Amino acid sequence: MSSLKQIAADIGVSVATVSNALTDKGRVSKEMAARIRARAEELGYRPNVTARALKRGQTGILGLVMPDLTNPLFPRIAQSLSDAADARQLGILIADSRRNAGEQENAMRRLIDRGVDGLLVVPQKGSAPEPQAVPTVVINTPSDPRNTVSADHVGGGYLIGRHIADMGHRNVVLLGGDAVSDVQQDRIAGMRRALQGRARVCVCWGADGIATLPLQVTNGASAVLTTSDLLALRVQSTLASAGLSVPGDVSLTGFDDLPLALAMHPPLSTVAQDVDRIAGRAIAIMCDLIAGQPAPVSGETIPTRLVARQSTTSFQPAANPET
Amino acid sequence: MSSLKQIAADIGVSVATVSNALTDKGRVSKEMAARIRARAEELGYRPNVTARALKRGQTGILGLVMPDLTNPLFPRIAQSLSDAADARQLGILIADSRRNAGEQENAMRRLIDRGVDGLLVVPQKGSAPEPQAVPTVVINTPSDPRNTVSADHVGGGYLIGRHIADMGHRNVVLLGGDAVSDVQQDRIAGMRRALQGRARVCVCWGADGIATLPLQVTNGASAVLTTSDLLALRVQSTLASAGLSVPGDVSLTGFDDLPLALAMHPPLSTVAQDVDRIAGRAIAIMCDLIAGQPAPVSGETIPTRLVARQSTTSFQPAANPET
DNA sequence: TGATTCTGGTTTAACGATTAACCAACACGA
DNA sequence: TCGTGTTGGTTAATCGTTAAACCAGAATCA
Repeated sequence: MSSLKQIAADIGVSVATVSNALTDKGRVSKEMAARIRARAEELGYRPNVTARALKRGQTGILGLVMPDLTNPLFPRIAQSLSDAADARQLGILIADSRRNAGEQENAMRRLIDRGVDGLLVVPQKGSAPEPQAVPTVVINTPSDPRNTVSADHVGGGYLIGRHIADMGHRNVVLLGGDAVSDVQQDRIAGMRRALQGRARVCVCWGADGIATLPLQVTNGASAVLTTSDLLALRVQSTLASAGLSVPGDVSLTGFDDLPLALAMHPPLSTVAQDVDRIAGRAIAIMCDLIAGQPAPVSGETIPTRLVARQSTTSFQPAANPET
Repeated sequence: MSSLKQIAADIGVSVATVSNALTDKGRVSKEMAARIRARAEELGYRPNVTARALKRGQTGILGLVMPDLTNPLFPRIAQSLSDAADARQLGILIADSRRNAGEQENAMRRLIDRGVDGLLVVPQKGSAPEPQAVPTVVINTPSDPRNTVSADHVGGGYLIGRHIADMGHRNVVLLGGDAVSDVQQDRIAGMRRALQGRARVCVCWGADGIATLPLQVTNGASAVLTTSDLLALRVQSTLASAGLSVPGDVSLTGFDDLPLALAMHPPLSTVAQDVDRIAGRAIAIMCDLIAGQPAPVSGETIPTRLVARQSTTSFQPAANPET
């Protein structure tokens, strides 16, 4: 492998001069700099980041801790973070924390042991990651006091709730996957706020909740709002087994705008978060923290966007058995 | 931060002794070793991996290059690799290669510049990653000559093809997403082989292919075999719009066994790959390569598993309009 | 002319861990 | 009593890069 030493020896000059030339530190004549650069080019010299990291005390690597890599949103977050990090010459080391908070702490410790300059954490549902020795950016939800940047899950819930209310629905079921999740609680809270005083609302959770849906629909519920697209697909399946169709018998919404939302029939109305912007801000804040700026006092909230498709329609009173 | 120097100074001994004590190199008396370890514990000493990496010439980090991190299979691969790597004290640095081969080469170079000990590559469709300066393990498909380890996509296609043939289907459509993908070509090839001489087969690709399906079904095709679960969901949607149902009018299969396969109605018959085992082998081979063993002459193939659910049923001649 | 300031370098000392080479003291066998 | 080990350390070099401090010669200034 080529090194500064190598180049220095070839040209007959000191390593310091080579280093200065290649990093534009001044102190080197034009001609000498040119010769050095030429030789470096020839040898295909690439600075050794490990040595540089040792000297600088920074590795240029961020750790990314995800609650569960099978989270369907993970790929998009990872990709956006990876892009944003790349743009600043940072690398991303991944670790997952297999479903429990203890493993999450372990993952964080392992990453720190590896010398990461900072930690990006999407916390385990219902867990509170301990403050760490390195700058940490938490991506969760506004209601989490540790949150640094996140989508406006409450606002997103509000958007889709209003969408449904505006369409005339007066009897609505809200379905969450897991009540322990802050994100899902916030989404539900937003929906609730939008429907407040405009519709009768019933909240239910998980597989048990899904099982009650056919009955609720035949009893007059005209819309089911879920906290995730995959949950919505599951709901549609259950309703279909009971002979109920979307949006004919009931309007249905998801959350996150995964590819499957567009592949469903009918295409699913949902809420999209601006993952790129969240990632961009997360990395920007991280860089500030690494540069020594104080942590922001309150979390940033990135707006969400309603994606209205064909799984939601205006309430048809005719479809109501009471008439 | 605590260092060997720190501990050495505290105890009044040389750094070398501390290093020897903490890494069990002998040359240190029982009592001294105990004192050193105790002090290290007190200080919460963690060896600096960067310094160690510089000295050893190895970083203990592998680079993972994925064609597109939004690939729905990514989380599972990443998680399995991450686990397998963890078990050997290796870290995983991610990079994505945004849809084109040039970016793939860039990503590989960036990772190498970062000093990774090896590269795990899931190649871009239809691209041939250049051999690199570090050990490289390619995860693709058996028909790719560079492949190191992969699922038996041909075998998986065969399994699901046979499943369909055994159920009496004699007029089958095979649908791929992108003809340029080796993986998808292999899956199709496997299906073809299973159906050879047992059914009439028609292969089509992409959105145009999907558009022709309703007509093909009304013309007698009784099963549609796709190369991915998401594609299958899309097919089901298109068929539903045309008033055709699964599995009543036509049997349908996916590939990969994503969570959505189970959420669909009916639950989707599909083929599961043993991602854990693929990842385990990939990491094992990588470690061998890093340890200096010669690259295996031929790729390893990990069996796939048929997951038969309710989207496939025996062919019902009654449903055939010709009768 | 003597003091000052550039210019274009060089030397030297780190960063933290590892490791080869060396060394004092003590024990043991011949 | 003299080699020969063994035990338990120490010193010093090294990995590749950076940066502070130093320095010789030329140019500038009063």
